Amino acid sequence: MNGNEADSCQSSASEHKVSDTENLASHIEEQKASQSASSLEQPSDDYEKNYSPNRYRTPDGAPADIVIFTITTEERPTVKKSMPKRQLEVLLIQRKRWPFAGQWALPGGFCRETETLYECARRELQEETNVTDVHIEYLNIYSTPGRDPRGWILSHAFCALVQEEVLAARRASYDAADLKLIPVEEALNMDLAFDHRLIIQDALDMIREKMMTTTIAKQFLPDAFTISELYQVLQTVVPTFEEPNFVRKLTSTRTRQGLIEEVRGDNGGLLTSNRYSQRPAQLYRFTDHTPKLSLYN
Amino acid sequence: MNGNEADSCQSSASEHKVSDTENLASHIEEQKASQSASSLEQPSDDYEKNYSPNRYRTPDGAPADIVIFTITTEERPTVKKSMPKRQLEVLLIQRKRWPFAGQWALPGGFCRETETLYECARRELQEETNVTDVHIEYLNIYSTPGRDPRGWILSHAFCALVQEEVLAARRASYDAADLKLIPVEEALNMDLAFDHRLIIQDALDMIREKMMTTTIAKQFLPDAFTISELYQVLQTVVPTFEEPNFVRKLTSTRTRQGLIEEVRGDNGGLLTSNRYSQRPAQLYRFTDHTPKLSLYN
DNA sequence: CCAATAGTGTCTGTAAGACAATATTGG
DNA sequence: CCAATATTGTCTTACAGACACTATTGG
Repeated sequence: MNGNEADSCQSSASEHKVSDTENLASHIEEQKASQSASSLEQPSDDYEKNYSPNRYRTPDGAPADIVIFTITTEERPTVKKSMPKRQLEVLLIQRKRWPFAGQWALPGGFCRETETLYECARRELQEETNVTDVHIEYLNIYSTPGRDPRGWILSHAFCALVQEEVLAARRASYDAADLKLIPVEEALNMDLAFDHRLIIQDALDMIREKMMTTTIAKQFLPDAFTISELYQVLQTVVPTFEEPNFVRKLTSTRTRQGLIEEVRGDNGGLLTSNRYSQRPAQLYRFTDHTPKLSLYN
Repeated sequence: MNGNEADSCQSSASEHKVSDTENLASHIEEQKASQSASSLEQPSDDYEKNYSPNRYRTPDGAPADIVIFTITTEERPTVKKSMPKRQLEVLLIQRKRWPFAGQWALPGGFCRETETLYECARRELQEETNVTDVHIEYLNIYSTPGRDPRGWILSHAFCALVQEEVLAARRASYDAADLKLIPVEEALNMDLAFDHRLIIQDALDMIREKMMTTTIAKQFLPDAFTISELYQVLQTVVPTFEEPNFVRKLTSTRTRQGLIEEVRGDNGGLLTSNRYSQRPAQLYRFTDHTPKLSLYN
């Protein structure tokens, strides 16, 4: 939630809900303390005596807003086992107060002086979804004047990829009324708060790019997956992606020497899965080695 | 220059030098005006009456710092024509005041409420080098608590690639004493102000990555260049890059269908250059089309 | 047996990789 | 002619692309 932490999903992992007032008060005290500790010590020469940052107009806040992507899977009703339907969705939260009360927005919240914006993003993500250790990366800074009616507020957008189960657990344990997963294409057609539509579009562009050029697909897959699952995930994120000989590509030389490897059990035998097919399929995992892409060699 | 605009190269394209005091005063007035215009209008519901961003501790400033890369070329003394020696360098500026007075730092300056951080970066770049329309891109946010002794200051790092001639002109027209180009490797061994060593390292990592996967090499080359020049530029930025059959790669199918194309003169004949060799070499230019890289097809 | 996915065989054209050989030109 | 770079020839290996075919297994 952009620019007003009290708006955001306050209950933390411990399910303790603090009131807005409590939260504001503690926030301020914490910051005041750290200010005297980190900002105003170490006087050292003449210049410093004259220096005062507040002779400038300063920003009114620097929130981190997080585009949380997940891929939902829905079993198709069929006589035989078949591949599920997958959809790329984004987590939105309904604002309760001005500005944009009632509208849907990205989760997020103000950065504190005692943390980096990355830490802030991780903290907010943890408050929303109760998970740590998920893939999270910085997207961009959004600073168009007037983008936030509350003042000069610089939004730092992050992008997180989490597994569906993780979010499902969270939503069940929490009052889900103001939190929901929405298919990306649908979210892009909604009237969202702030410039969050733009942020989601940028985030989508970024993960589409990275989905094809890095191994972030692993964020949407179990540790061991079948090639069909991988293919489906790629197509879910990048609908234009199509590669008829996909299996061959991945099990042939150039890519075989790297990207993925067969998963073996304790006894050394190959592991397979028949979750989505009658005939069991070989399980693979991503290796540590990520091939370097290049235009020039 | 991180966090104190008055430290930075103030003289603009018009060569008019304002004093620190003048600059501070005008800065403040400008910002106050825009604040009442953009931040505090449109009261709309009950929540807003209670809302005050300043109940939070807010950042003391959000500067843009710019890593300006260039490639210098130095002719080698030889009997015959030969390829020049090229070096990747970064533009640094010597700080005049607290903090880190006397130390070298990245050029940069505070963002104003009336501009985006991208606009701020472009403005600062223009003030330092007097050029517009160069390649500039956002790198990262640096927000480690305590990174700036003046307070809670969030640095937004940008990366710019400019041609040597552009910087040479600028340095000649300006008092160059506090401005210099330093070979990157050397800069990384210096004791720089703030966390600027880290920023430069990150910027270097980024352009190395992008040098191989995008066509930003064009930023360091004339519109028409020879394949050797391109190869040299790539190697200057990414020393580990080596491709014995480079010419073939680029003039063969996969890449020929796209990346670069031969340059022709008005009469339709192929254009060549003998600047670096006895035998004239074919000139090429980058096309509009950039091939999409992918791990999966 | 059927549905639904998994995996292989095979053929063809074309690209990649390696290196040697030849070309061009000013001094 | 020589130095220094530019450009092409050639051969081998390997991959890319296409597509049909076989395999597996629960219901």
